[in-house]
Amino acid sequence: MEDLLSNLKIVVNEGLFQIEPSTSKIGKKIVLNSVDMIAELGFEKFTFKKLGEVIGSPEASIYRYFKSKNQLLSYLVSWYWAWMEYQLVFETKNIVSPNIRLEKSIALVLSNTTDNFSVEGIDLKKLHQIIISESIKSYLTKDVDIANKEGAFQNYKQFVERISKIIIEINPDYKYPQMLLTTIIEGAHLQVFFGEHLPRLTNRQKSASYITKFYTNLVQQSIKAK
Amino acid sequence: MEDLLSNLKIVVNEGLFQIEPSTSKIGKKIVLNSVDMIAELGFEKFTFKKLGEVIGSPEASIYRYFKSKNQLLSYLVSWYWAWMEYQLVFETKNIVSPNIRLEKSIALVLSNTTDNFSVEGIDLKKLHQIIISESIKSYLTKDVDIANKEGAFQNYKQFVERISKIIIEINPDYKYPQMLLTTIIEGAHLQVFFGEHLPRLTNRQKSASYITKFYTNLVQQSIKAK
DNA sequence: TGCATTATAATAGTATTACTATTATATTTG
DNA sequence: CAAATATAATAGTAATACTATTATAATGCA
Repeated sequence: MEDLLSNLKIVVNEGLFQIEPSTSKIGKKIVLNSVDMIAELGFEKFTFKKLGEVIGSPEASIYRYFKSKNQLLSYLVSWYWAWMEYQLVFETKNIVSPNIRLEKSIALVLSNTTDNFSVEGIDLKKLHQIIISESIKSYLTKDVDIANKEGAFQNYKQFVERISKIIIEINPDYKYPQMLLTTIIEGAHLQVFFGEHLPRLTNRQKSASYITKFYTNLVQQSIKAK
Repeated sequence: MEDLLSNLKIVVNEGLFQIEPSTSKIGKKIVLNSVDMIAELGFEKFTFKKLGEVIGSPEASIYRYFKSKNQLLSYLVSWYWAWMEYQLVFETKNIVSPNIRLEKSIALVLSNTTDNFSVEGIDLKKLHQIIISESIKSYLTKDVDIANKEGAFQNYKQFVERISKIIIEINPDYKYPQMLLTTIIEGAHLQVFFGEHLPRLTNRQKSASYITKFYTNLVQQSIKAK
């Protein structure tokens, strides 16, 4: 697995961990192995005990880094959006036309990595699987307001905000940029899941890019419309 | 609370329970009180033990009716879609124009009950809250394929299929009716949640109908487009 | 009506989970 | 090199999800 960006570090909000995991061997192991394990077991069946067995440390040690399973999930999700924002900035740099910038942004949002790449040792393909099936669980809880105050969703908000600004550049009268973006982001995740497990709830096509095409069209129509 | 439809019974798939809850007093209590409790506590903090305390029966008795917490959630979600389908059929009956039928269907999907009504004693407002915050958790699990084989999502599929057919009547060339519908259904749920808890991820307006307007537009644009 | 059959519910458990208080072991600093 | 501090392991607890077994109630039929 090729490691991208070996000289840069993705930074997430302080409220997303107890001890910054990259500061110790055990911390790094927690993050890397939790990605593999959550992708494989799903969030419900993933436990700190099982993770402890894999990394060779007791559960209690993991709690020093993350106060709960949910905080760890939020950390991974935020890490994903921080990495996405980095790519967004990189991909749209020096491009004058907001239309082309938006096009590239949407392509990034809807892209489905099939190659095996890693950043800081994190398997990007597996992380993307987690985003598709589990990320929504990090905010659909009764503790969402507390987590939100701790900054758990800042990276996601920031990412959405950045693309929203491009939309506003293109059409200053458009009233729903955030709404449109979260609709296509969460929608695209869901359609991938439906395509695999509940095909009657989507319209899977032979070509793998049907989801991208569908949502790209949706954005273009929506923004153009008065 | 006014009870609608006192002479009809919503029927859901057999795979969604161990014993049909309406056949006994305890079964009915389970369903009614679980709606109240899941709405209040959220799915994670809701337990069969707590439910048992409320209905005055031990947990073990509840397992006779539902083999797991997830099966109970799936039951409630399916009940919701069965009820929605009934309304759909009722609302669109004898209307010749597919455009008007679609309009009414979409309005139903996006409607946000504010009044206190019940059907079979189930509080429709609370059930709607559950649909918004919890329903997605019934299929975003690693056991989705097993549950699907047991018919857990049939009512949802059937509901989506029914509106899909109206879309195809209007535009036989449209390739993504299911995709469009699940996008707006799940999208609308999420936007309600965001509006309440993560407003920076949506574009909340003074008027309560902004979500409906947004998604109604989305559907109309999408179907018209070649 | 009475007794056997069957359906239903309660008791009493288990293994696992999420999490914590406390103790032990490294690592760093003066 | 000893004291201070950071880090990790041990040994727990209360609660959770679920099951096997026993008790009770309802029903069928002679």
